[in-house]
Amino acid sequence: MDNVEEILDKLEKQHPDARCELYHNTPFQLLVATVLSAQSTDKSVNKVTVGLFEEYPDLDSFITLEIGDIEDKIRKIGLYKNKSRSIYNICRVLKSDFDGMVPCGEKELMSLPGVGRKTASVVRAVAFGIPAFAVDTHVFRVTRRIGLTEAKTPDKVSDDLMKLIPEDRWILSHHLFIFHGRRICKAKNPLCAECMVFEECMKIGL
DNA sequence: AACTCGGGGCA
DNA sequence: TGCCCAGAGTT
Repeated sequence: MDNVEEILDKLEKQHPDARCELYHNTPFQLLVATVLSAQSTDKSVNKVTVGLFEEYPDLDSFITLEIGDIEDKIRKIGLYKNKSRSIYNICRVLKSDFDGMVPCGEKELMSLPGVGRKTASVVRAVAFGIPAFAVDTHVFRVTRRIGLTEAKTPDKVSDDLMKLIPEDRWILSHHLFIFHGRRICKAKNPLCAECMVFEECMKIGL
Protein backbone atom coordinates (compact mmCIF):
# COMPACT_ATOMS: atom_id res chain seq x y z
CA MET A 1 0.00 0.00 0.00
CA ASP A 2 1.97 2.97 -1.28
CA ASN A 3 -0.80 5.45 -2.16
CA VAL A 4 -2.07 6.06 1.36
CA GLU A 5 -1.33 9.78 1.20
CA GLU A 6 -3.24 10.01 -2.07
CA ILE A 7 -6.29 8.31 -0.54
CA LEU A 8 -6.21 10.55 2.53
CA ASP A 9 -5.96 13.63 0.30
CA LYS A 10 -9.03 12.55 -1.66
CA LEU A 11 -11.00 11.90 1.52
CA GLU A 12 -9.93 15.25 2.92
CA LYS A 13 -11.21 16.90 -0.23
CA GLN A 14 -14.52 15.02 0.07
CA HIS A 15 -14.94 15.89 3.77
CA PRO A 16 -13.39 19.33 4.35
CA ASP A 17 -15.36 19.72 7.59
CA ALA A 18 -14.17 16.48 9.19
CA ARG A 19 -13.11 17.07 12.77
CA CYS A 20 -13.69 15.87 16.30
CA GLU A 21 -17.08 17.14 17.40
CA LEU A 22 -17.02 15.76 20.93
CA TYR A 23 -17.17 18.54 23.51
CA HIS A 24 -14.58 18.31 26.29
CA ASN A 25 -11.92 20.30 28.11
CA THR A 26 -10.22 17.75 30.34
CA PRO A 27 -9.37 14.02 30.27
CA PHE A 28 -12.23 13.39 32.71
CA GLN A 29 -14.72 15.23 30.51
CA LEU A 30 -13.45 13.44 27.42
CA LEU A 31 -13.82 10.10 29.19
CA VAL A 32 -17.41 10.88 30.19
CA ALA A 33 -18.32 12.27 26.77
CA THR A 34 -16.80 9.28 24.99
CA VAL A 35 -18.62 6.77 27.19
CA LEU A 36 -21.85 8.62 26.44
CA SER A 37 -21.12 8.61 22.71
CA ALA A 38 -21.46 4.83 22.31
CA GLN A 39 -24.15 4.18 19.69
CA SER A 40 -25.07 7.86 19.73
CA THR A 41 -23.98 10.75 17.51
CA ASP A 42 -21.55 13.34 18.83
CA LYS A 43 -24.10 16.03 18.08
CA SER A 44 -26.71 14.54 20.40
CA VAL A 45 -24.07 13.88 23.07
CA ASN A 46 -22.88 17.48 22.93
CA LYS A 47 -26.43 18.70 23.42
CA VAL A 48 -26.25 17.06 26.85
CA THR A 49 -22.61 17.47 27.88
CA VAL A 50 -22.22 21.20 27.20
CA GLY A 51 -24.69 22.07 29.94
CA LEU A 52 -23.68 19.14 32.11
CA PHE A 53 -19.99 20.09 32.23
CA GLU A 54 -20.96 23.68 32.88
CA GLU A 55 -22.62 22.61 36.13
CA TYR A 56 -20.45 19.57 36.94
CA PRO A 57 -16.99 20.15 35.43
CA ASP A 58 -14.91 17.55 37.27
CA LEU A 59 -14.84 14.30 39.22
CA ASP A 60 -15.40 15.95 42.60
CA SER A 61 -18.67 17.46 41.43
CA PHE A 62 -19.76 14.41 39.42
CA ILE A 63 -19.32 12.09 42.38
CA THR A 64 -22.05 13.94 44.27
CA LEU A 65 -24.61 12.80 41.68
CA GLU A 66 -26.79 9.76 42.21
CA ILE A 67 -27.54 7.44 39.30
CA GLY A 68 -31.05 8.91 39.04
CA ASP A 69 -29.60 12.42 38.81
CA ILE A 70 -27.36 11.42 35.93
CA GLU A 71 -30.26 9.67 34.17
CA ASP A 72 -32.32 12.85 34.34
CA LYS A 73 -29.50 14.85 32.78
CA ILE A 74 -28.66 12.52 29.91
CA ARG A 75 -32.10 11.06 29.22
CA LYS A 76 -32.06 12.41 25.65
CA ILE A 77 -29.27 10.02 24.70
CA GLY A 78 -29.92 6.40 23.86
CA LEU A 79 -28.91 3.67 26.32
CA TYR A 80 -29.04 6.28 29.07
CA LYS A 81 -29.65 3.81 31.88
CA ASN A 82 -26.54 1.76 31.12
CA LYS A 83 -24.49 4.89 30.58
CA SER A 84 -25.66 6.54 33.80
CA ARG A 85 -24.67 3.48 35.81
CA SER A 86 -21.32 3.36 34.02
CA ILE A 87 -20.54 7.00 34.74
CA TYR A 88 -21.62 6.62 38.36
CA ASN A 89 -19.34 3.62 38.87
CA ILE A 90 -16.45 5.12 36.89
CA CYS A 91 -16.39 8.09 39.28
CA ARG A 92 -16.09 5.75 42.27
CA VAL A 93 -13.41 3.57 40.72
CA LEU A 94 -11.39 6.65 39.73
CA LYS A 95 -11.60 7.83 43.35
CA SER A 96 -10.73 4.52 45.00
CA ASP A 97 -8.27 2.96 42.54
CA PHE A 98 -6.71 5.82 40.57
CA ASP A 99 -6.33 8.64 43.08
CA GLY A 100 -9.07 10.61 41.33
CA MET A 101 -7.17 10.77 38.03
CA VAL A 102 -8.03 9.33 34.61
CA PRO A 103 -5.51 6.53 33.90
CA CYS A 104 -3.65 6.50 30.59
CA GLY A 105 -3.01 2.74 30.33
CA GLU A 106 -5.12 0.69 27.97
CA LYS A 107 -5.71 -2.09 30.49
CA GLU A 108 -6.58 0.37 33.26
CA LEU A 109 -9.01 2.29 31.04
CA MET A 110 -10.73 -0.85 29.79
CA SER A 111 -11.20 -2.04 33.37
CA LEU A 112 -13.59 0.88 33.86
CA PRO A 113 -17.30 0.09 33.40
CA GLY A 114 -18.60 1.21 30.00
CA VAL A 115 -15.10 1.61 28.59
CA GLY A 116 -14.15 -0.77 25.81
CA ARG A 117 -11.40 -0.92 23.21
CA LYS A 118 -12.68 2.01 21.14
CA THR A 119 -13.32 4.41 24.03
CA ALA A 120 -9.94 3.58 25.55
CA SER A 121 -8.21 4.36 22.25
CA VAL A 122 -9.94 7.73 21.94
CA VAL A 123 -9.04 8.78 25.47
CA ARG A 124 -5.43 7.65 25.06
CA ALA A 125 -4.99 9.42 21.75
CA VAL A 126 -6.89 12.64 22.33
CA ALA A 127 -6.38 13.23 26.05
CA PHE A 128 -2.85 11.88 26.48
CA GLY A 129 -1.37 11.96 22.98
CA ILE A 130 -0.41 8.30 23.27
CA PRO A 131 -0.03 6.51 19.93
CA ALA A 132 -3.35 4.73 19.38
CA PHE A 133 -5.68 4.48 16.42
CA ALA A 134 -9.29 4.11 17.51
CA VAL A 135 -11.15 1.60 15.35
CA ASP A 136 -14.93 1.71 15.46
CA THR A 137 -17.41 0.11 13.05
CA HIS A 138 -16.96 2.86 10.47
CA VAL A 139 -13.16 2.85 10.52
CA PHE A 140 -13.22 -0.95 10.35
CA ARG A 141 -15.57 -1.07 7.36
CA VAL A 142 -14.14 1.86 5.39
CA THR A 143 -10.45 1.05 5.71
CA ARG A 144 -11.05 -2.55 4.72
CA ARG A 145 -13.14 -1.54 1.68
CA ILE A 146 -10.55 1.00 0.58
CA GLY A 147 -7.92 -1.71 0.88
CA LEU A 148 -5.77 -0.09 3.55
CA THR A 149 -5.87 -3.35 5.49
CA GLU A 150 -7.01 -6.93 5.11
CA ALA A 151 -7.04 -7.59 8.85
CA LYS A 152 -10.16 -9.21 10.23
CA THR A 153 -10.16 -7.91 13.80
CA PRO A 154 -10.30 -4.30 15.04
CA ASP A 155 -7.03 -4.66 16.94
CA LYS A 156 -5.14 -5.84 13.87
CA VAL A 157 -6.76 -3.15 11.73
CA SER A 158 -5.53 -0.63 14.29
CA ASP A 159 -1.99 -2.03 14.07
CA ASP A 160 -1.99 -1.85 10.27
CA LEU A 161 -3.29 1.74 10.19
CA MET A 162 -0.63 2.86 12.67
CA LYS A 163 2.05 1.45 10.37
CA LEU A 164 0.51 2.89 7.19
CA ILE A 165 -0.44 6.38 8.32
CA PRO A 166 1.96 9.03 9.65
CA GLU A 167 1.31 9.60 13.35
CA ASP A 168 0.51 13.29 12.93
CA ARG A 169 -2.43 12.38 10.70
CA TRP A 170 -4.03 9.72 12.90
CA ILE A 171 -6.62 11.98 14.50
CA LEU A 172 -7.66 13.60 11.23
CA SER A 173 -7.75 10.40 9.22
CA HIS A 174 -9.75 8.74 11.99
CA HIS A 175 -12.45 11.37 11.53
CA LEU A 176 -12.17 11.22 7.75
CA PHE A 177 -12.95 7.49 7.85
CA ILE A 178 -15.90 8.05 10.20
CA PHE A 179 -17.34 10.88 8.10
CA HIS A 180 -16.89 8.82 4.95
CA GLY A 181 -18.55 5.85 6.63
CA ARG A 182 -21.58 7.83 7.71
CA ARG A 183 -22.10 9.93 4.60
CA ILE A 184 -20.84 7.86 1.68
CA CYS A 185 -19.43 4.44 2.53
CA LYS A 186 -22.46 3.34 4.54
CA ALA A 187 -22.79 -0.27 5.65
CA LYS A 188 -25.97 -0.65 3.60
CA ASN A 189 -26.70 1.20 0.37
CA PRO A 190 -23.41 3.10 0.13
CA LEU A 191 -23.35 6.11 -2.23
CA CYS A 192 -20.61 4.76 -4.49
CA ALA A 193 -21.46 7.20 -7.29
CA GLU A 194 -20.33 10.08 -5.06
CA CYS A 195 -17.27 8.32 -3.58
CA MET A 196 -13.93 9.91 -4.43
CA VAL A 197 -11.94 6.77 -3.61
CA PHE A 198 -14.15 4.35 -5.52
CA GLU A 199 -11.21 3.29 -7.69
CA GLU A 200 -9.43 1.86 -4.66
CA CYS A 201 -12.52 0.05 -3.32
CA MET A 202 -12.30 -3.69 -2.67
CA LYS A 203 -16.10 -3.81 -2.49
CA ILE A 204 -16.19 -5.78 0.76
CA GLY A 205 -19.74 -6.49 1.83
CA LEU A 206 -21.28 -4.80 -1.18
C1' DA B 1 -20.51 -15.12 17.38
C1' DA B 2 -24.90 -13.50 18.61
C1' DC B 3 -27.65 -11.10 21.28
C1' DT B 4 -29.37 -6.75 24.15
C1' DC B 5 -29.86 -2.05 25.35
C1' DG B 6 -32.82 2.73 23.69
C1' DG B 7 -33.96 7.59 22.45
C1' DG B 8 -32.84 10.46 18.28
C1' DG B 9 -32.23 11.20 13.63
C1' DC B 10 -33.75 10.60 9.30
C1' DA B 11 -36.48 8.85 5.21
C1' DT C 1 -44.03 4.84 11.39
C1' DG C 2 -40.01 2.12 10.91
C1' DC C 3 -35.22 1.54 10.50
C1' DC C 4 -30.58 2.41 11.87
C1' DC C 5 -26.81 3.92 14.96
C1' DA C 6 -19.28 7.84 16.40
C1' DG C 7 -20.17 0.14 21.43
C1' DA C 8 -19.87 -2.51 25.43
C1' DG C 9 -21.24 -6.31 28.30
C1' DT C 10 -23.08 -10.81 28.77
C1' DT C 11 -23.97 -15.58 27.41
